[in-house]
Amino acid sequence: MKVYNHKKIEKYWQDKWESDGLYTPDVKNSKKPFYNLWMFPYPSGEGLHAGHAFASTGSDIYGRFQKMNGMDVFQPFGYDSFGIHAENYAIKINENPREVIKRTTKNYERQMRSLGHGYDWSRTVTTSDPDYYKWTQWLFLKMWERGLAYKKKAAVNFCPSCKTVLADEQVMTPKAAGKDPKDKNGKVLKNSDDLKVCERCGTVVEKKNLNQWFFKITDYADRLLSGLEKIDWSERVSIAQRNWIGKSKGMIIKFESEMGELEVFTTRPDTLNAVTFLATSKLYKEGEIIKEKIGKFSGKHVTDPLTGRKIPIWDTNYVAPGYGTGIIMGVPTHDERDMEFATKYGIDIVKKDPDKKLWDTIEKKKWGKKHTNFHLRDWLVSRQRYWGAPIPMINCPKCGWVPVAEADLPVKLPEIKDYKPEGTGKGPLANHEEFYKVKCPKCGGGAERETDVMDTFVDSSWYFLRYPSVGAESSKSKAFDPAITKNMLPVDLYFGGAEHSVLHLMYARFVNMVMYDLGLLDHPAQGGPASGWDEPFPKFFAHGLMIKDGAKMSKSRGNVVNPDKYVEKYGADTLRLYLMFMGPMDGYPDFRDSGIEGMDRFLRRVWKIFTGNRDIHIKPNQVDSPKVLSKLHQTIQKVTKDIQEFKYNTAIASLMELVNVLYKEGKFTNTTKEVLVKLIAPFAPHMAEEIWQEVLDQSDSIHIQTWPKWKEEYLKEREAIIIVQVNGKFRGQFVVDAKESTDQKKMVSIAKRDKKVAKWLKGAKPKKEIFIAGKLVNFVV
RNA sequence: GUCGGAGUGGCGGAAUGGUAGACGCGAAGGCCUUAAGAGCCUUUGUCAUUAUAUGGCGUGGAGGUUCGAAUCCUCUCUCCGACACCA
Repeated sequence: MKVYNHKKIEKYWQDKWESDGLYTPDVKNSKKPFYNLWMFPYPSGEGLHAGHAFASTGSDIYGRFQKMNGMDVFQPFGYDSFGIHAENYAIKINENPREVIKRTTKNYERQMRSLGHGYDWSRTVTTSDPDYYKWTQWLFLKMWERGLAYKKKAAVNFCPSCKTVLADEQVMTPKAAGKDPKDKNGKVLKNSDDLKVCERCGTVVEKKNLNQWFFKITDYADRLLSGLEKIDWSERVSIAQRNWIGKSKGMIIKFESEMGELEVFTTRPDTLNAVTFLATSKLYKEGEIIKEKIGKFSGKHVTDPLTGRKIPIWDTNYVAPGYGTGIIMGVPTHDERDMEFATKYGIDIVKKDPDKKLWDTIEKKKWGKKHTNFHLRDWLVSRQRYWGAPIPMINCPKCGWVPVAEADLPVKLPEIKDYKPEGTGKGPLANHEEFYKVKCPKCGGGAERETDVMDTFVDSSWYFLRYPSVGAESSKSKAFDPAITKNMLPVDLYFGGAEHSVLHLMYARFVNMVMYDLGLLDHPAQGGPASGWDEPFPKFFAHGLMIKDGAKMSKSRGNVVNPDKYVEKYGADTLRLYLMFMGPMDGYPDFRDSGIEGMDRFLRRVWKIFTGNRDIHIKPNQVDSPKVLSKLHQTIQKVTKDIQEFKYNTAIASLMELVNVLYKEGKFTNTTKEVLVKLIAPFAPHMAEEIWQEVLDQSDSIHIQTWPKWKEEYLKEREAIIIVQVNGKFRGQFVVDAKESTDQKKMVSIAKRDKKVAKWLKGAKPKKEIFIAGKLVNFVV
């Protein structure tokens, strides 16, 4: 028997696949393109961990399955290498981010290659390359052109440790961030859901009034919401997006007061008849957690439009200034919070049933008008940091903000030594005159560049558009080639973590919609089919998260599992199989060393089927025993369906069952062996290839063979097991020829003859007989 | 607080109205071997008993629907996730 040497064999096939261009499809002319995308990672210093391998393998299996189903699978890989995460790491080890990225991406590539994924290594993307960020800057210019980019002073989240502003979406509870909360001096605080911390470092954020660049994502709120209906996404992710957009239909009602008109947003105009006070956000303190509602009578009143009564205005701490109009109508009888407040301060409580007609009345009498409010805020994209794409805008004292000409892109990020953030409200580039002192492109006078850089999420908001065009001639003059894009996009399957539910996935959809509106995608205005798409990810699967010892893997916890050691010891195939077998793809499997041995054992058993061994007695005169034949077809069906539903764990289990049957029966054909190796190919690509080409002596790669099809006629076993129940309790079973098993009369009479069953029937005539063809007889007595 | 998801052997997990625990890990026994390892073959939810068998119990808990419920319904407990005084 040949010994399977995974170290040599895996490397051999990885190199061969690449030199044969097996995973490099013709993106321009492909007739059956399948864009299989896994969210690109940011290259961290620790390298790839088992959680990455878990997710990427899940994506790879699906891609390989599609390939065997005749699709031209395009599966790219790249690096989200710009931004705060990469930069923070570089600062920590006191190196320039540029140098760190060179090293970490190289390490990622080595690790990724070792897992044997079907990536197209000729088309990778690194967001910190000028080649790439030139187009990120171009994207900014497009936003500006469309009036979707603007700068304004706003109260924004500021991380005192990262010394930069953050988007709303990057601020979360310590638990959600997976970090221990810290104050601005780095002192660890008691963990509490009441704290709002920086996603990256866990430091409690502050609010600062700063002049910042925003993208007007709110213009797209309704489309981002309605678009969710037409895409096939994991339910929990759609729900998270829906909540984040937070559409509320209501009215803005005007109240007359001594100080003029006050506007109030409410979703319940039908409760206007029970309003007893107005509450403002005057005492609200940003960032402070409200433990108790506090209020102070303002001394002022408004007039209730309905009754003409004077009702008091209270300044309170429980109304958020950023939502609606920042003033609410207090309706104690229909809102628990208002009730609590009214009770505490002895404010009137009026009991009146809600009146639907009020919607009309208010509008007719012009007391107010219908208004839809969103939770979604504009996307804050500027960062006072070094490691990002410079914002391509120039501020001229005469002309105001002027965009950099497209021909002058990229605005290169200069190599500087003092790249650490200072927290002055300006980025490190603001210390470099040679960078920011420029001439105004419009009037030629002295002007200054913007010195902030863009948020990482801008980089990652369009990378999927770039991938297929990488290497194309046109990629030098365009962000993405129109013909290639038309052929390859939208993404057929997007595979990624649920933690990106509201961040990346919302931004990417938004940017894609803007590109669509610009006519840059497959848009009717371009002469393309009317099937223009503005959703980039019609199908998205949210995979779970691998944990270790009950917690998310993180360097600070010291529970990061490096896949290298398992690839070294067992090989990539065994590791892949193990990662997939641990549980369902959308679950939270806990990595353990025990268990991987079982996968190693399984693969060795598979190997022995093909290379012969005294452990398996393959009988001569090869035919498939009936048992083998039905099991084989059941397995084809099960594996096919399970892969389609990302239930890889049960797919692998059924492959094991098949192998167990083959060992037991020892009677099967070469055709059966070929089917087995094809079914295993997506999970264990190296061994499958070795068996296919070296043992079975086939000339083409197994990964471009046709996926096996099951035949209905073989699915059924020749014999059927009929279960006999008395009053729904299992009392016996018998085996009959499958053909007879649907004959109710016959089955009932056999069942009655069963000794054990007869005992339970006690000779009495059953009240009722229930018969499920081919499965079960149940007597009710 | 609101919205989601989940609770099944020693462990990871199967089963979405029809034999609960597939498959794997772990454990026990046997074969092989000078030996060890590997491999192969059994057994493995739990309790009772007259023990290769028979029966009871058993999917967080309590009810219900049904001939039949892990699965459907009602209430309840616990854990996890998202959002959060969103008006």
